[in-house]
Amino acid sequence: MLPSSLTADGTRLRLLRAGLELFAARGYHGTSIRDIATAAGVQSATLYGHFASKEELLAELVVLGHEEHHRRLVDALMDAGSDPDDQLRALVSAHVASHATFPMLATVANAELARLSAAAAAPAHVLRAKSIDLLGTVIGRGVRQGVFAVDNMEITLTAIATMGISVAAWYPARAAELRIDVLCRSFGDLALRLVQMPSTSP
Amino acid sequence: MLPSSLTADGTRLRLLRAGLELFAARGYHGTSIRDIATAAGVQSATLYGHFASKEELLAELVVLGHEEHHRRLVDALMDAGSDPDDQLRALVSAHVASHATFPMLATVANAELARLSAAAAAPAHVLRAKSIDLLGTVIGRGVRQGVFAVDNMEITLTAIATMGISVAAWYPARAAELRIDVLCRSFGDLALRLVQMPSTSP
DNA sequence: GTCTATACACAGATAGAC
DNA sequence: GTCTATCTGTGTATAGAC
Repeated sequence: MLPSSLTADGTRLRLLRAGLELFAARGYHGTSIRDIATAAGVQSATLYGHFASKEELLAELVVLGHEEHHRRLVDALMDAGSDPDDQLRALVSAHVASHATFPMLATVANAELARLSAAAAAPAHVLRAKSIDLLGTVIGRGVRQGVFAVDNMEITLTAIATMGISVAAWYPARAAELRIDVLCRSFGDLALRLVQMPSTSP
Repeated sequence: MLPSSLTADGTRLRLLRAGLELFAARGYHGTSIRDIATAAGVQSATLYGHFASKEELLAELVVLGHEEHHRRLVDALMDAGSDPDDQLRALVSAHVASHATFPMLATVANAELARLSAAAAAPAHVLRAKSIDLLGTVIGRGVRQGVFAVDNMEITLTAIATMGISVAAWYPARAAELRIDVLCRSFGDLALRLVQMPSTSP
């Protein structure tokens, strides 16, 4: 539900978990401080012993989600070889796996980002830009090597990124039948279809 | 901003427009009755002369958005010929054009659907299922004719649908440089890449 | 750190005059 | 249809005891 990169324990962790679940289900403004506190098993005033405000609790979740996601992308790319196909597959797999593994965190990080002030949202926007840049770099390299062919880079990047984000919304209901590695392979196939040179196969 | 299929005028129309703008920007729970009334130039009590509740105003927008979208898909498919390529292009173009033309309505219809009660959301869910079915029918037919090849139909459908939905989020900022018909063509190309038989081109 | 108690603003919705 | 005025519940956040 929350990545192991999170260093929090006791009440603070329960508050983050409760906030995550409730924000994902009802949205930030649809969730009250009292809702979160009750779900965490404390009184509402206790929340302010751990977070300065409701917004700060959300900000922590949003930034954590973006950090975990970006870290996974970088790791995957580092583990991949130099082949553009492999690199794209690695990136898309990490992207999809991240959304399938932490669907609530991904939902909150994406959908409730707009509820943060500009200052609180800034770190997340930086990480988003870096993640998109990673994908653009891999595809651009494939294009220069002649193995990829892309008509509109911006639209292609958005398409690949968005495909993966949607996983957070529908995968949890399919988790019993569909393994994450199968899911990642399917999306890797789709992403390759989107960028590969049309008539390269002899 | 709102489709011409909407039959509303005067204060009622202004309330719908104000609700649409505010829900799109701040979300349903982030918008108050007073916000909407003020933006429409009336007092908050006046809203209840036109809608039974805040939720009913949202429901009207959500259903309208889904109706307009589905109608455009059906129209586009009816105008297309019998060629699977043309049919898919027509469907994806209508899908993308709908999101690029009414980005706020699409955003509210998608993002705030979850804020409606099950009863109020039901009509929208029916229309969503019908729209996905339309896409599945076209692609399934192409597969049976041997011009399309799809590994995982569910994932492919989701991918194509989601690609288009994201347009509502980013197209408004690009509207000055990127014409809608160019956008639709690009997404039609991408959708075809996702489903076409890999090595059909001689 | 967590509690009880509470301040104070604002939410959705209604009553009744015009 | 629209207004003014208001009811009542709930919102975020704080004060101060334990």
